Amino acid sequence: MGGWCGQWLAGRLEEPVARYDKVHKQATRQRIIETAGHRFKQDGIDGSGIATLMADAGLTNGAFYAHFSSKDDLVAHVVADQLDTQAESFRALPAGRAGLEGFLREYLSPQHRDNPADGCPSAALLDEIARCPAGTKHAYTDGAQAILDEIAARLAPEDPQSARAKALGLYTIAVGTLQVSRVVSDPKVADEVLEQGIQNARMFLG
Amino acid sequence: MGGWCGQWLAGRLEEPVARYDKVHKQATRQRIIETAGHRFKQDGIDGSGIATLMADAGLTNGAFYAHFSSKDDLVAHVVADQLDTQAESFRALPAGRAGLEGFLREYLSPQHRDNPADGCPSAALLDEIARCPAGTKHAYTDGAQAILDEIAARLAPEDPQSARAKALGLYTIAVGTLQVSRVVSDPKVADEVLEQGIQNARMFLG
DNA sequence: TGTACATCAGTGAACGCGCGTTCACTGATGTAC
DNA sequence: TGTACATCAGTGAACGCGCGTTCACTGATGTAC
Repeated sequence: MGGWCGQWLAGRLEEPVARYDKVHKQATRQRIIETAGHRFKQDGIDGSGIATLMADAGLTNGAFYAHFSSKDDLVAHVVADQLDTQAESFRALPAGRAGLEGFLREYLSPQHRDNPADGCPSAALLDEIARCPAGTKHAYTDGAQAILDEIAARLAPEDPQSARAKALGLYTIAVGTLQVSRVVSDPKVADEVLEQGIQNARMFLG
Repeated sequence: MGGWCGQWLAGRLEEPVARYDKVHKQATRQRIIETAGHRFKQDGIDGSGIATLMADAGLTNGAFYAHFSSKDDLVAHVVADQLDTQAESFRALPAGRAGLEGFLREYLSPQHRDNPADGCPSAALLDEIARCPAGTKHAYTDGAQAILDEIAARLAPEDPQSARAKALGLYTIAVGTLQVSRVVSDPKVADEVLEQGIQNARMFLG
């Protein structure tokens, strides 16, 4: 019973020999997710077609469905990836309030305002995500929780309850301020919006 | 020289006899703008086609270009109208901080969260407006200024400078909080987000 | 080491559909006489 | 008061286009022998 022959057969049946490098397809898939993130944040989800997304990744439209079951499927994975990346960047911040102070200055900077493609997915896509299917909203919810945890840990590790509320205040005012500053036409006023946003957001650091 | 005959002729030439009620076309145009506001807030700007917008107003697609030069033209007018309406609703609020307290409770309510079509245009459309042409962004900027003036007047009429900054804080945190609560899947958590948003926003009333 | 070959990531043309926009037309309107 | 008519708000079919999706095919890959 058993023995090497049976194991060999089972192995052959369940997992045929990989012709391509094992990580090759995974890498392509991840590349699509990341370039789609940039494109979505720049042109919107509705504003980005499959053919454009695939060209961004150096591929043609036909290959798309070998990686994702639908555009909605891609969107959900992009949202998850974008928030994971943002959570990661919070983890890289210095501990305590100093880290959050630095985050604020970078987040509410003219550079971030003028480069949505490389910036915060919430500021660029939140209200479009609100109109997405449940799967995408769920991906956002999970990702946002992780980010709020990171912020809360830097605010008051000894009091998780109130730190969570303050973390939400800090995040929502940062997102709202950046969105408003991106819409304001007059560059001078837009700069003032950012400055006042930093002052206002500091209320949640104290 | 002149006399009634010349005046009569000029009048005839400049302004041919109106065959329809003078306000009829204006009323239709306003109806399109208002129903489009609802539709945009529900399905997004990119997500709302001309034929659907016109059907909402009880018309067919062909009539659209008798009222607007393009979809972008309509969007700019809708944004202006939506913010005018919001400014009007601020004007109807009781004077002083009490009015803003009432606004907050209504704005960050489950009812508002669950009915974007009847709600705040900023929360529903801000990041889509950021990707619109300059004319639309300009319309938003003008409308938002008027709203911030109304909020500031209720905060500290004697100190316009700092009141303006606080008004911006109140508005941005309200918008950001509502957007986040609309994306959170778990209804219980979404309710908590609203409650914490009210607490957080109160910091700008003090 | 060299060759025949099974695999499968990726290609590119095609599908039906809804988009924004155009236009020849219809028919309700109120006016002129 | 009744009728002929100029006006023009609104109709609805059509335009080219890009959308999301499908599919028969291609050709680079690494394996087996």
